[in-house]
Amino acid sequence: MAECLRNLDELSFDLAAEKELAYYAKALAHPARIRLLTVLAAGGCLGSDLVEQLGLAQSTVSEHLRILREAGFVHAEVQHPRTCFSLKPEAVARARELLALMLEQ
Amino acid sequence: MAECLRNLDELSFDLAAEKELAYYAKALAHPARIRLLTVLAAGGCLGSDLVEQLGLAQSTVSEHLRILREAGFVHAEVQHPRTCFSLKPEAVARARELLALMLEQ
DNA sequence: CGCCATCATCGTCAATTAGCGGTGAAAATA
DNA sequence: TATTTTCACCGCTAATTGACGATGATGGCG
Repeated sequence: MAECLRNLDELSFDLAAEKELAYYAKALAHPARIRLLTVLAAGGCLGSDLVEQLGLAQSTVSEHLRILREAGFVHAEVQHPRTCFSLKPEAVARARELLALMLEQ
Repeated sequence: MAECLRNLDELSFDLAAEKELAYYAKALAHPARIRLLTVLAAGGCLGSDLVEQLGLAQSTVSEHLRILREAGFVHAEVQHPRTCFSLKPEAVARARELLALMLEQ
């Protein structure tokens, strides 16, 4: 059924894109972080509210937010003493685009 | 700029979808597994060829393939003594769909 | 039957991650 | 200036992951 014998010599890899997609995926690879993003998808949100929605310690939620921020999924706008976190839709779009470009057709 | 004060009481979560997306992401969260999928995206492939392309030990590649198989990204068709691995495009499509449904708009 | 090639699984070790409490910085407000 | 609230960061522990070599199972082939 599947075609298994072919020439692999001419295969070339986009190492940067591979790392980028893996990095996005790593940031998404935890249910609590998905939950965070779904809350943020409905609009910006204070950290204290997120802690309440998640049911985890403040320090844990802060760490998840840091990971999401580093990956580019979340924007943090400081309004002391609060911070307003929001979803960066372009990061989601980029992740979807990479999936399509690299793994479809 | 961002709207941070809103009513969160009416938020409901799809726990199953959150876990599903996180599980897909976890499977993708390693450059070696992305590399495997990109090779497979060009057609089915023998495990021994994948080992060569990856430059990792056979047991390591086998473990990555197991993770991808469990997540539904890869199909394994045994043709003793070989096995032909191939990409399951519907899993990629599903991952993209979940991203769109849960995190866009 | 014995050999060979291929792939999965096991045990092990090092590195990473998830979770928590505690601490500290920052600015609005009293 | 002292207080309060909010959030980031540190240090710690337990659990998970990634990588490897070794071993084992499987069926084709000599």
